[in-house]
Amino acid sequence: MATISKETAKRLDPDKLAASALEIADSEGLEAVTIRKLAQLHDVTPMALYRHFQDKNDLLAAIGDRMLGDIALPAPNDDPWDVQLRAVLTAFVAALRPHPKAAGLALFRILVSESGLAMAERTMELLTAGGFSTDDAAEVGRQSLCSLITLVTTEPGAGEDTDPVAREDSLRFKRASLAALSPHRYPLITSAADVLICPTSTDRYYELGIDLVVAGIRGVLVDRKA
Amino acid sequence: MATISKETAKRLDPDKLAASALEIADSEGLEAVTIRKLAQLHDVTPMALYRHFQDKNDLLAAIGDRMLGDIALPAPNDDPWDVQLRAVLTAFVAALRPHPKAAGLALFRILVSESGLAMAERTMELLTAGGFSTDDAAEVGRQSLCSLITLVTTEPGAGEDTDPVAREDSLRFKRASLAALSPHRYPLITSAADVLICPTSTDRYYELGIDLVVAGIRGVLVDRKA
DNA sequence: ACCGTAGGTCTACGTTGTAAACTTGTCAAC
DNA sequence: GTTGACAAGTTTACAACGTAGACCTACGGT
Repeated sequence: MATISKETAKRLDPDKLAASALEIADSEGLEAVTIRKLAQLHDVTPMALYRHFQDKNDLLAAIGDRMLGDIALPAPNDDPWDVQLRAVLTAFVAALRPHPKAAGLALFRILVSESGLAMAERTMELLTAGGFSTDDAAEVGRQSLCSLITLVTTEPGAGEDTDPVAREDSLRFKRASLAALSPHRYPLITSAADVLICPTSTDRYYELGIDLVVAGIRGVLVDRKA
Repeated sequence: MATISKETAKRLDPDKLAASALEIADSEGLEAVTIRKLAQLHDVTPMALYRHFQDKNDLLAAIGDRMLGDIALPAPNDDPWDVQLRAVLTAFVAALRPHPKAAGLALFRILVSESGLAMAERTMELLTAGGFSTDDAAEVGRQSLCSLITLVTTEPGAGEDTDPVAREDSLRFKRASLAALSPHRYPLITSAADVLICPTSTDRYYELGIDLVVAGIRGVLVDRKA
């Protein structure tokens, strides 16, 4: 304990910085993640952050890496390839779900971050096990992961409204906007307005999203074989 | 010709403004679309734009609307529902493809813009024709369209590098980054590096993307029925 | 005892979106 | 005609942003 004085102990830690930046993004939206705000949160001058991050993109990348680090990759087992793949993709979504406003940052980091790479490799393993060529597995895997990220970032309610008042206002506005449509010209949209604005259940939403991706993969595979 | 003087003829037109804003986005990236730059392009003071757009978001929305307006919705015919659906989704993608850097703006405008609504309604028609309930059609359609937008925005080479020099640099960097990976730990990723960085053909890329979405829809449908 | 260096500060610049008040060209009504 | 309202564009200004560059300062190795 003698090796580090009080002042020294206060030094910033890039991990902590990325963590609280992620918290800001979660609660106030991505555009609220500002060098100045993050610095203030750590009682430090804005420029201090540049000792730990090259620039703001570097900070955002760290946020992405952090989320990807939360992926709890399921252990390989004897289930069929598509069942295992579903488990991997579910783990991926589970890691991003808590951060719908920041999840987009994960996209650029999958092929850089350690656990992103692990998941990508695993995904390709399973796809090739299913019968895809290496190249096809790469393209299919790429698109599937992109779709799942989008699934999270467009989760209903991922709009950047933080306090419930503006949140409710925005919902009311959307509702009114759809309600103002002619039910004659847009019968299906108007009758499904409720679902379009806010789906029945978030869990169902994600389940359907993953179902669509997995079913797409299987479907494309049988088409390729034919 | 007497009704409008030279000066009056020079007045700004919101459509033209949105069009040239879209051009900026296409060539220099979305973040290059700046009130000031757009104003300068039209020989006008920045604040002049605020007579035609409430704020910058309004301008971005107009860009989104403009792209959605380019959707050439195929006429209904006697083909099976899934074939027609594929045609609609292809038309959607075709409208966005010329604008990979701006396509993300279309997301928020589908349920607002005229032709966005037309396409959404049409999509739901076909989905219900296939057998989905109205609510399921809404959720499935929503996700499918989101995935296709992402397909465009993440099109390889959609990164905001405009001139071929930085473009090539970025590619080289990615290539080097993947090449530096251990082929032992990531055998599949490293062997598919070329495809992951830049797919074989853009047309194939989009075809696969649409295939995945349509196959997913069909697959989910039969699962629902079972 | 020294000094290099890592970590933090201070100051400053250019860019962004936009609020507020002002000017000006056009047309309708008297 | 004159007037007066109104729409379009200008001017000025501000707060917030990312970040460059020079400075300080205390610790650790030699």
